[in-house]
Parts: sequence; structure tokens; C-alpha cells
Amino acid sequence: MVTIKEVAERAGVSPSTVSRVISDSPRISDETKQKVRRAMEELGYHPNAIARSLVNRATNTIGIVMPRSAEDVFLNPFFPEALRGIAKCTHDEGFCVLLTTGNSDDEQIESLLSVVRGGRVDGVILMYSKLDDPILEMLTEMNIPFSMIGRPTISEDINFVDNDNVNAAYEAANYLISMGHRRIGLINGSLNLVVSIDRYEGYKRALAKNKIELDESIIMSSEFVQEGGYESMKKMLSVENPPSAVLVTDDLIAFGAIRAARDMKVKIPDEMSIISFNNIPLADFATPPLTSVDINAYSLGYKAAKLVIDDIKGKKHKPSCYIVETRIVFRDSVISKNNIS
Amino acid sequence: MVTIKEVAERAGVSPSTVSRVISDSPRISDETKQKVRRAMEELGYHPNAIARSLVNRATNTIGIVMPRSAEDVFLNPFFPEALRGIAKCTHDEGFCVLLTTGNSDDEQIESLLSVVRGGRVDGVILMYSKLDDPILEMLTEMNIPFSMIGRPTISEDINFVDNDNVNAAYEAANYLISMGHRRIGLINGSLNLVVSIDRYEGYKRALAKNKIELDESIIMSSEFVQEGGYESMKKMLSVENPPSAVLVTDDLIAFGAIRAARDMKVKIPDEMSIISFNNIPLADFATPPLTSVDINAYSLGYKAAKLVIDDIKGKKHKPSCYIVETRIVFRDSVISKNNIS
DNA sequence: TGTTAAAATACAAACGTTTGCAAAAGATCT
DNA sequence: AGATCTTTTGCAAACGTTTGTATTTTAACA
Repeated sequence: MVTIKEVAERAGVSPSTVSRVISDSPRISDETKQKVRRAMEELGYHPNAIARSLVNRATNTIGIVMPRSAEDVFLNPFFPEALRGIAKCTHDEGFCVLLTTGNSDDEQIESLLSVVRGGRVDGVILMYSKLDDPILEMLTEMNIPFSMIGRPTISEDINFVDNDNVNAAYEAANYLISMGHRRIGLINGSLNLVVSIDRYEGYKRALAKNKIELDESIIMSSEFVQEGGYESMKKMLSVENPPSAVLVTDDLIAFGAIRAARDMKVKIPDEMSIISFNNIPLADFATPPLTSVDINAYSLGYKAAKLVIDDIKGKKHKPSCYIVETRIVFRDSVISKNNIS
Repeated sequence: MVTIKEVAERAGVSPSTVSRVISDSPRISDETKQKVRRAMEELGYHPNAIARSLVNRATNTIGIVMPRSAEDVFLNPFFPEALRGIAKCTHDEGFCVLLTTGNSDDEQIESLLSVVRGGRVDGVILMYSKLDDPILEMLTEMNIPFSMIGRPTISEDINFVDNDNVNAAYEAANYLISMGHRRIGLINGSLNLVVSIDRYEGYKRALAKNKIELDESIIMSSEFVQEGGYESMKKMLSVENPPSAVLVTDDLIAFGAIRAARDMKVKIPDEMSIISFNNIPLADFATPPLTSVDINAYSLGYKAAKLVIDDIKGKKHKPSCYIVETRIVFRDSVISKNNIS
């Protein structure tokens, strides 16, 4: 490995001069800069990031915490998509991305802990928001810059990015109602995720606003996977008075739900309308193409990264939050009930 | 930040002793170890990974290179799934994962370059194999431990993990043939990816073995995305004598192909059988459920990580390779032609 | 040709570790 | 009690940078 000293020697200057050339300090004459740069060139010198980090006390790296093990995560396109946004922003800002992993909650925590205590990252992005999350607690305690994707429930000063999920769900449900549906089911994700809570709230508000009574028998919650959607839809359809439409809080779940409907010979959208969330790339290729709420996961990621990085750079002194827009992408899984009857 | 010195002072020993306690050196008496450990506990000490890296010349981190920008990548579940395997292995081995990104080929290269030259990673995993890849060249030149997912074409000594793609495609095509199909199309991925080349080869061999002549008009190649599959299938169906079955080299492409078939009112599998590759989670939820070759992306990732790490640790002195098994997952997108006629 | 100010560069300490070698302490033997 | 060996600990250099301060060089002026 070629070091700053060797460059210095070759250029006939001192190491400090080389260092200042690297940072393009005005204290060094142009003549010397040329000389040093040539030496660097000839030797194939590249600054050692580790040494630099040590003295600067900055690694230019941010750590990413995904839910649980990375296991379940990657099955859902939401995370990759958000990660894409994160990667874009970090790269733009000259930062690296370090993945934190673990095969259990404990391992996950231990992994994060070692990474931040070890000083390997300058900040952290928490890619989800759930109730009573020990990681969130840790992060605030450790006093390291971080931001999260999803609204925090503890109302401390925390950087976060989120959709307005209650409103988004409100509008989705409202859309169903505007299409003439009065009996509307809900297939939700796990209720300890605040995104699920919020969408549930929006659903409730839409029904209330339209004087539709809540019926617990057509409100389910499942894990964020297809199987959950499959089971939920089966239950939904075996209720004495099944809904004519259902709001599903995740496309993957919706895929499962569609499959269940097909298996039970109920036609979508003719006998059952479906609107769901996330607008994954495959939504367009479902049968029928899925009407879905686009949450702009990419922006969610990008902004989350921007928030931590600004925090790290000390640009913002107050915690900030950012709400990214959602929009319904209309496809063919919802039908107007008025037209039929 | 609490350092080794403060711990030393508190415990009444020298910094070097503390260091040796950390590494549990036998040279330190148990008594002293107790004392030092207590001091560490009380002060909440944690070793600084950066400083450690500097002297050890090891970061315990491996860099991941994905195709191009991370952009396209994450849309395809293959990469997340492989990443999952990588994450598992690295974690098991006490390594971290650093993502290398960039929004263009050049940026990608520059990003990788700065990361390895900067000494931020001990090794690298290249998640794909394509023809004339400048990155591959760089990696070998720089003389850093690395492994790749996918067979390298330049026959240098390179660690890699791969499926036996020619055989896998051979068997897939053979399966179609065994089901009575004689006219079989191919919808392939981009031909500068060696995985595509290999699967093409397997397809050709199967046809040759069964004395079926190759017909270029029903051989397409598209990008690894749904749209490509959509277009390819449209073309395939508008040929004067369309095939009764098609081998698709990626599930995502297959989704697009299915959609195209549906749009053109050709029934799957009745009028067109489809077998594809990768067996993504959603394959089961396609209409009809997709018969697909499972390539075990998780293992591919896990093994690739194992290979670099072994290399880094100097366990293996020779480059090694590892072939992971594939298996056809039979679902409902292929029908026997014999039964019909 | 000194004197002084400005510009350019060098010195050395610091960042938090690890580790070879030296030193001190304790044990064993005669 | 001294010599010798072993065990335990400490010293100091090193890893490759950055940066405050000191020093040298150059230029400008009288």
C-alpha cells in the first residue's frame, strides 16, 4: 500500500503538504500541488479511508436497519425500493451504506450495537416503525444521528419520513365507497407496525364519515406475506355476509387474497373489488391488474437518507420530518357497484 | 467516547494490558482480567473498530457489487434473495456488508474503486457475470479477494458460485419436450449476461438431442423486466407458426409474457405452456401458478460470501468454485400436449 | 543590505488500537 | 540469600491520516 509518506518523499515535500494537496488547501502553492499530484499519479496513491476516519472521527457511512432478519424483508419489494432511494441519496452525498443484519431480534440488536458503538457508522436509518421497538430506544439513547421511515409513536424529537397513511387509507376506502360499495372489508398487516395502525385508522374514518358501521368480522390482519392474504381472504369470503370490496394494505397480501378468491371461484373484480397498497411492479401484471396506492418507496428512502445526512453534517439542528405523497394507481381490480345493479 | 486508555487508568493497568484482555490473551492473569473487565463495564467501553482496522489492516467488511445502478436490480427478487444469503453468511462470520452503488456504469466503477482503494473492504462479491466486464478486470488487477455469482468467462483463477445453467435449461426444455411439445420458443434475458448464454446453450442442446430444429423466429431476448417479456410474447404469438410452449429465463419476464398471452386471448397453459426460471415467491400466485426452475439464490449468495471470506482469511489458497443445485418446481403453467390431442 | 511581512512548507502531536520487546514481579531451586 | 526461570505487566512504536503551530523561504521595502 502506498502511503502519504511515500508520496511526500517522492515529491520532496512533507507528508502534511501532501495531505493539504489532497484537500486542495490554498496554503499550498500551485507549483507544489502539481509536483505532488504527479507523484501521487506515478505511485498510484489513494488515500486510506480508515486512517482518515480515525482522525476525522467520521466514517461517511450510514447503517441501515431493516425489520428483523433481512430474511422476510427482501421478499417484499418495498424494502429494496426504499433501499434504492437510500443508495441514491447516500451516493450523491458521498456516503456509503452498511447493512446491519441478524437472524433474530437479539442478533439484529447486537449487530446494530456493535456497528454504532464500534464507530463504523456516522448515522443510521431505521426502515420501519413498530410499537415498543427496543432498537428505537437504543438509537435515541446512544445519541447517534438517525432517521426512520415511518412515523414514530414515542413523541420525542426524531427525524422521520412517512406517507400520510391515515389519509391515504381514508382516500382508498373512500374511493371504494364512491364506487358504490357499502360493505368493505379490510385485510391489514401486522398491527404492531404503525403503518398498519394508521391505515386502519384511515379505513375507520372513511366508514364513519359515510355512516357505515364497522364490522369486526370483515377486518383481518395478517403478516406481510402472500399466505396471510390467502388465509384472510378465505375467512373473509366464508363470513355470512361477505363484503363486495376489500381494502388490502399491501400488494403482496393482495396477491394472496386474489389467489384465495380465485380458488373459491369468486370473480375479481365482478364479485369482489380489491384496492391495495404499495403499487409493486408486479401489480400491473396481476390478474386482474391491481388498483393500488403508490407510496413512493423510493422517495421515502431518499428522503430518509437526506435527513440523517443533514443531521450528521449538522445542517439541521432540529429534528425534521417529511411527508411523501401517495397516489392511487387505477387499474382493473375495482368495479363500480352502481353499474352492476 | 471512552477509550482503552481511560479503561486502563481506571483499572490501574496499562493500555496494552487492556488490549490483551479484550483479545483474551493468556498472558494476562485472571485476576487482572476481572479487574479490567469491571472497568470496561463501568465505563461502558466498546472497542473502536476504525482504530482496530487501521492497525490490523482489516476491516471485516465485504463490498457488494450489483449490476449497474442499484436501480434495476432490486426490482428483481433474485438479488434481494441472494443478498439475504450473503448477509447471513457474513454475519455468521463476523463480517459487515457494504453496498457499492452508482447511477451509471462509470459511477459504479468509481464507487467500487474508492471503496477498495480506500481500504474500506477486505473483499468483494460481484453479484453477476457479464461479458467483457471492466469491473471484473479491475478486481483481478487490484488483487483483492473476491468472488462472483455466475461463471466467469475469462478463465483466470476466480472464485465463483453458480448454477449449472446449461444443464438446468437443458432439463427445463427437456421437460417441455417430454410433455409432448415439439415447437418450443425461448424468451431469454440480455445476451451479454453469461447466465443467458448458458441457458440458451442448454435450450439448444435439448432441442438438438431431440432432433428438433432451431427456429430463430421463436427465440427472443429481452431485458430482465416484465415489459420485455410482454413484448417478446407478443412477437412470439404473431409468428406464422407459434410455439406450443416457451422457455422463459426469468419469472419476471414470464409475468410479462403471461400478461401478453392473456391480452392476446391465448390461454395458458392450454394453448401455450410456460416454464421459467428463478421461482420467485410470487410464482405461486401467478395465473396460472408458474412452473419454474428454482435456482436457490439464497445459497448462491451464501456460498459466494463464504468463498470470499475463506479467501480473506487465507483458508483456501486456490480459487474455488461451487455449483448449487437447481430443481424444477412443478405448478400449473405447463400442460401435456399428448393429453390434448 | 538589513528588516519586516507574507507566503509556503515542515514538524509533531493526535486519533484509538495492537504487539514485539523489555522490565518487573513472583516462584523455584540450590 | 542469590541465581534462574516463569509469569505478568508496561513501554513505545506502528498503522495512515489531519491539523495547529513553528519554521523557513521569498518578496518587498527602506
